[in-house]
Amino acid sequence: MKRKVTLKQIAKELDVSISTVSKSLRDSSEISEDTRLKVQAFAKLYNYKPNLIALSLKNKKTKTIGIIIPEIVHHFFATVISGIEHVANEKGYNVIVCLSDESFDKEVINMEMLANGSIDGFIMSLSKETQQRKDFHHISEVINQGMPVVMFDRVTNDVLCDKVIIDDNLAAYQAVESLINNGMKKIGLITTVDYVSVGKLRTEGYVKALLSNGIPINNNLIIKIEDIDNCSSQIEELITNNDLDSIFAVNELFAVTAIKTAKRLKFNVPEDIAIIGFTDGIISNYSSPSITTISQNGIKMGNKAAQMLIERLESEDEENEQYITEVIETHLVQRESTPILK
Amino acid sequence: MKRKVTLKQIAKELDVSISTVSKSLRDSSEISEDTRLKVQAFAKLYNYKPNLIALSLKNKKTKTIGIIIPEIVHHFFATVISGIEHVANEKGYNVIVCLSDESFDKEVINMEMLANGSIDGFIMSLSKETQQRKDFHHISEVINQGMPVVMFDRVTNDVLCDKVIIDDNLAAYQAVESLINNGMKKIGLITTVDYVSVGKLRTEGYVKALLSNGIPINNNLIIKIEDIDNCSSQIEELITNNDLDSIFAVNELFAVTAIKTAKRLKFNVPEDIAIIGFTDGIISNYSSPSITTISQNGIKMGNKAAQMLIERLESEDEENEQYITEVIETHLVQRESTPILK
DNA sequence: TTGTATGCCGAAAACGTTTTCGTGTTGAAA
DNA sequence: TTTCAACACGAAAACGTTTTCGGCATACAA
Repeated sequence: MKRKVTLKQIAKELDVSISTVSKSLRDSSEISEDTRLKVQAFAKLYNYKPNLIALSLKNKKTKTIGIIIPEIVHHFFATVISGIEHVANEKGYNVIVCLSDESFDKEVINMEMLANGSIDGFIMSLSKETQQRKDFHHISEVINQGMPVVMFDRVTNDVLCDKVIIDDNLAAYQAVESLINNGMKKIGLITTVDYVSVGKLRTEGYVKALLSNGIPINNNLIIKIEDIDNCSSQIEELITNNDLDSIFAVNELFAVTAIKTAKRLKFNVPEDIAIIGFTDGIISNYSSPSITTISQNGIKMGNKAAQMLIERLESEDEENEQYITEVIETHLVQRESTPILK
Repeated sequence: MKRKVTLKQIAKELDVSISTVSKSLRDSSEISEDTRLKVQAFAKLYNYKPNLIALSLKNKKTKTIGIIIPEIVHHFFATVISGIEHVANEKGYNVIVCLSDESFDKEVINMEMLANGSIDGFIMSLSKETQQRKDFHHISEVINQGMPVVMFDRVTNDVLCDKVIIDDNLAAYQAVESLINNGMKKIGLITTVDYVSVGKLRTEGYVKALLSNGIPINNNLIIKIEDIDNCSSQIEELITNNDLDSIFAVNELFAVTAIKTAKRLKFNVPEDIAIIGFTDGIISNYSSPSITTISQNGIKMGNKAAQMLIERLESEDEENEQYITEVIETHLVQRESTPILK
């Protein structure tokens, strides 16, 4: 077994000082060509690579980005990570991933852990529980210590930092309006409980679209789902008890469940009921019928978040308090669960 | 902005030595109760937390696991990460994720990067290109430096290390045999090119099942797909030109594409053609008809891999050369794309 | 011969810990 | 009064780097 070789060992072997070795390897002009080449040859032979932990300690930079997300077995979050990783990799950064499992406590513990030197900055999306409790002290604290944070998707106005989001409200508005423009009048909404920020925004978009088109809000057409695992019965009631011509679902899972339920109840999709989802993941693409949906480009969000973080990390003027909220554009992906929308 | 406080600063503030502060915080009996409490109170007030990078350097342990996988926007790999992360977290480890993008070079670069001190050990699954080139020097090198590696799913016999796999051959055998037992005779196979280790093994299982049931191999019924993005035409030919009663597909994407193609060609699934997939991901569950498939428990694989790695990291006798290959059990998940299998 | 510039290299500090060992003070026993 | 143990604390090394500064030759000019 060949343990990793250090500057000290090379120095000892060649009977020079550690400084000389270090300088030689960094092509310093202070060192004669003779010794420089000798050291470099030796280092190459023994495959010397500087210890990154030692460098991190010295430079007070780890070249590592911390990611904290609610879960990873989730197409959208996985695409965001992918987007972050690619930009990070390109710029010489690594990413360390922690999962909050939608738990406030885990989010706090993970942040505190990573904040103690392991990373240079955070990219994160809030856990449900954190959004519910509205307790963001752990994030403010980290920012206060001078560590930049970029939040994406599930963000909060209570923390000042860079953010990457989509315009959930607008996207929902446009989706619902396109249903209206195609003659739909009784549009059901399947959404989340209100404390989920994006769910709330999408709900608001739905409401706005109806009102600005002169359609009154009918609360019977709106269901808010807390537990995704047994939402089936609620959706069944929604479809059965109302003479819907279409449904807007605030995520993929709600949309596909709606389709399955509608089919089970002998409704044809899209002929009897048109369905629009949110988030363009695997399910939307492979469901039958495939789902017309609002695409939320996770890769782009990840790219942008990583760019913003790295830019802040490497900017000269540390204390730039100008925080930016970047809005990633969305668009409607036409598939089979709706008629062709004009 | 409150920068993180260090032992040195506390020492200076309280006019004691760094050693005293360190010992006080670690409840050393060397320190009088007076100073101990004083230091602890001060540290708590200023929210002192030891710098993990400094600890890593000192202890030569980072408490971090490196994960290298081909891609992350992939249900199976995401579940494995999830499985790893949970065990790691429980035992006080973090995970740092690198993507090879199926590229040999990226795999090598990422491994070399992480091997320079950033992590204590690897958990990895080989990139396609690496499997194709059969070049594993980067992995052997890392192992040779005393850094443990656990490989999962896409593994190789050319490297000696711990492994976590499923019995791809057996699982495929059982799936195909259950088709045969239910009266199927003309069973198509949609598989990958041979250098993908798991694809090859599953192909072998298919062949074995046919032969041991007295059915000759018909190469017209077997297609090997290189590029997943335009496999549609190959699959269409397979279905059109042969009077298949069933298809075994070695992954979800092939299975769902087969279903879509069959439906487009006006075959009923499962009445005209039964289809079995491999890997129990999102698609299998939400496709219509949902897909009967072999479940490959990614969470369990991740759990096991993390356990094995951490055990090796924390075992006393460093040089235990007894490598283990753990086989995770699979089972057939009955859904709608086949008749009910006996 | 003296002074000075230049080329080459090493010592040491610094990053933030932990830990070993040494040292000074106190109190009590001899 | 002397001796010694116990107690409380500090100095310093170590982990592996990079970088500043200082020093010692040698060579060259005055």
